[in-house]
Amino acid sequence: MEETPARLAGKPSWLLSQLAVHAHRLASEAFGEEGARGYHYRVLAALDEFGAASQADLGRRCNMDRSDVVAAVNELSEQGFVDRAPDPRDRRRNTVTLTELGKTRLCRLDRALDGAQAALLGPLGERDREELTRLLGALLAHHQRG
Amino acid sequence: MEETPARLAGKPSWLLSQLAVHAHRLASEAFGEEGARGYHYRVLAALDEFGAASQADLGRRCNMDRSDVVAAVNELSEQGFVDRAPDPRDRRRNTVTLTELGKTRLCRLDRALDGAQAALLGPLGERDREELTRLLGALLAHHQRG
DNA sequence: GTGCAATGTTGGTGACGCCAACGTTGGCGC
DNA sequence: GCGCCAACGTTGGCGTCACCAACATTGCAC
Repeated sequence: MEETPARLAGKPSWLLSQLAVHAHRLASEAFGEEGARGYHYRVLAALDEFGAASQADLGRRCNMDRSDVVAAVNELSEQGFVDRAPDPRDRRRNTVTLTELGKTRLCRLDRALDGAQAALLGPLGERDREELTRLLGALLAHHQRG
Repeated sequence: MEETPARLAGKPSWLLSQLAVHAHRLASEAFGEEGARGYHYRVLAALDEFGAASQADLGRRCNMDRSDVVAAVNELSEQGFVDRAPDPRDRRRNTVTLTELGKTRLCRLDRALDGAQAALLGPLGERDREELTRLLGALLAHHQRG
């Protein structure tokens, strides 16, 4: 009465999409307690790792459209987690900077996300986790080239 | 200038989500040539494998909300791929049936999707593909229980 | 027969990914 | 210098997928 069609259950794209749904749900629940979304975390993480950047750079690094970066930076700056200032050396650009408040925010989101990762990988042993990460990483790298 | 933050690149949930984006894009392109969506394929596949069913059953089997089943069946029946008729034995239900036209439709979508699968798995060898499918399947099964 | 559960339907929300258009600004060839 | 093209930020919109609340109808158990 509730069995999934074999046409779907056997296809990697189905497994991938459905598992991504669970991953997204777990991450959303973790972020939701903080009132954040995935886009916010991406931007904060990129700023923390690479320092201040233009919105276009953020978009390229985080795999986000320029217009979505605008919205995310709007929300983050309203809450004081980032600063947005025109770049004096290139007046087309904005320089987005991570604030101290933003750093603590990122740490909180990191902890929340760690819990979600653990829940996602569930019963998998250490070797299986590494194997899965390796396979997914190889495939993703392939698709980001071509 | 375009490197992904390590905070993201190392997390299975990131790999999973981003790869699911590629999978969805490949499948959408394949379906798009036929003017179909993922929801359509799911419904057709379930009908083909388990025979006529109520919309609620379709939703449970395909992991779809009841309201989304309504929309999908609307579109599929407008195109003549399924029939929707009230169930005489339970007047709350509709019986959704796959038509002959729907069967050929499903075959076409299947072929299109096969190409997408091949493109998705790209450079992976046979053993890696099996391993990936095994790991994803195990995780998905785990999350569908709890 | 009354209360409860299931069903189909409508309408709406949100996250994510993506695209087109516009005005501003930089950089390059000429 | 001038003209052209590329890049940038911004606005507004769209499509897919997932999900929720409400409602009326119907079946079933008590």
